[in-house]
Amino acid sequence: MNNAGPTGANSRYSLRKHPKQQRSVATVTAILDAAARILTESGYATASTNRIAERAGVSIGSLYEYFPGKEAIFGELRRREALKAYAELMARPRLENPRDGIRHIVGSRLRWMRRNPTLYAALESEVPRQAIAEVEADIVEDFMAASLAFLEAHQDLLRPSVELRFLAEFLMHAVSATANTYGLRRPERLDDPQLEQAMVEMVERYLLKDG
Amino acid sequence: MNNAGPTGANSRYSLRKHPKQQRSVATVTAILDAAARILTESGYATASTNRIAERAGVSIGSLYEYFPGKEAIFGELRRREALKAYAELMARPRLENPRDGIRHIVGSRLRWMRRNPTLYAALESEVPRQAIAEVEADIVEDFMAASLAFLEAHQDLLRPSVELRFLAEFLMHAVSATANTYGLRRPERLDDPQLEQAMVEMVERYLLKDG
DNA sequence: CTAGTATCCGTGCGATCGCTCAGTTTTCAT
DNA sequence: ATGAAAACTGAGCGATCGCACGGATACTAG
Repeated sequence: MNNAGPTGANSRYSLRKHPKQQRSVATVTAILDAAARILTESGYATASTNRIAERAGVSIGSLYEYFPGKEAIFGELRRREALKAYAELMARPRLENPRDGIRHIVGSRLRWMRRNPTLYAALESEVPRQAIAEVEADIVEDFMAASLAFLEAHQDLLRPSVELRFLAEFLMHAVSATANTYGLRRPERLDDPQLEQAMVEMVERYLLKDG
Repeated sequence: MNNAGPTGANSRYSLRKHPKQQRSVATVTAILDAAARILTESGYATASTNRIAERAGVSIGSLYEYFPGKEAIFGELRRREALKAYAELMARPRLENPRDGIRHIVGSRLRWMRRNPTLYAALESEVPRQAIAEVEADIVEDFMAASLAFLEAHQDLLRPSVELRFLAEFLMHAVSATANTYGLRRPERLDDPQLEQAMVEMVERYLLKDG
């Protein structure tokens, strides 16, 4: 999986310096937590660097010790949340039947969204795109690979269709976008089992041979 | 269809005053055009009121004559774009067969997105939600009604399913979200007929009885 | 213990932001 | 032609923003 890591090229949108001692690790996570809380509670517009630092219980100087700019904070936040989602998706025994696989993929996405709909909605929909574009590209790549691997593993049970790459991308985007939209505009519905069922059925009927 | 109109309750997010002469109508549209262009070219973060006014060839004072605040500009912009999309969706003879109907709904959404993917992506994903929440609620209501009417008209050909209201909402969100996501992350794909075909097939197979 | 490095601090600068207001110009009804 | 209403103007205010910087403090390796 993609991971810039400590040797990754430095960018306007990633960490300027990697914390080495435990207290600085704590500082960085405090900053990210504060950013997430402010973003959740009152939106990107109110999330100034000074306010984030204050809320994190850290001086503004420390913040700029580790982040090259405001946008990098949200880029890093996005990256860490994506890592959790990816881990959850992958924590699964291989070689299951396709129906269980589809249920797992859809369920995993919805579970992730349910954990903090407001935060993810805000990350997707208020943070300037350039701030998280790099991270997003990496994420999409990883999820695409997983999606493609899943389809290849069950190719014989799929309806004849266009290229698998297109299908993998379409599947990923449709599931992801629908989950996002419900998180954004109808967070209550996320807990409705009908929603999960509908998404699973839609994907199943589109992908799989009848019977 | 919902329309606050000249007598609508004034709000932080709608017009403060309605233009009566032709030049002021032109002023308002110039402001909205400028806002759209700046949003498209360089994002919400750079779309300051001063810059919008300057780009519109209008003084900052005139801007605040008609808009109670920055966010109202984008709320109004969203409303006008939605009206066009709604008109396009509705400009259709009634009583078609469900397959043509699905193709029209999906096609209409994609056509809209194709017209200016960057603008619509930015509107959906960078403008603070509160700025367009009211407008969005009205839009969703109108499209929901259209979606529900469509399903009711062809109820006999639908697979047995949950309540139609849930189905209408799900259909609308799935189609809309998928189109948005492609506009946001893969605008090139919007012109690929495979995408339209995939969306149509997915919806058809989910909604309709086999055969 | 000490030298060197990592971390933290917070004042405050320059820029920009959203927006007001007092005044001028244009249009319209009569 | 004239008065009122509508529209337009732009200097500039107070607040806030992102962020640099110079120096204090905590930690670690030797």
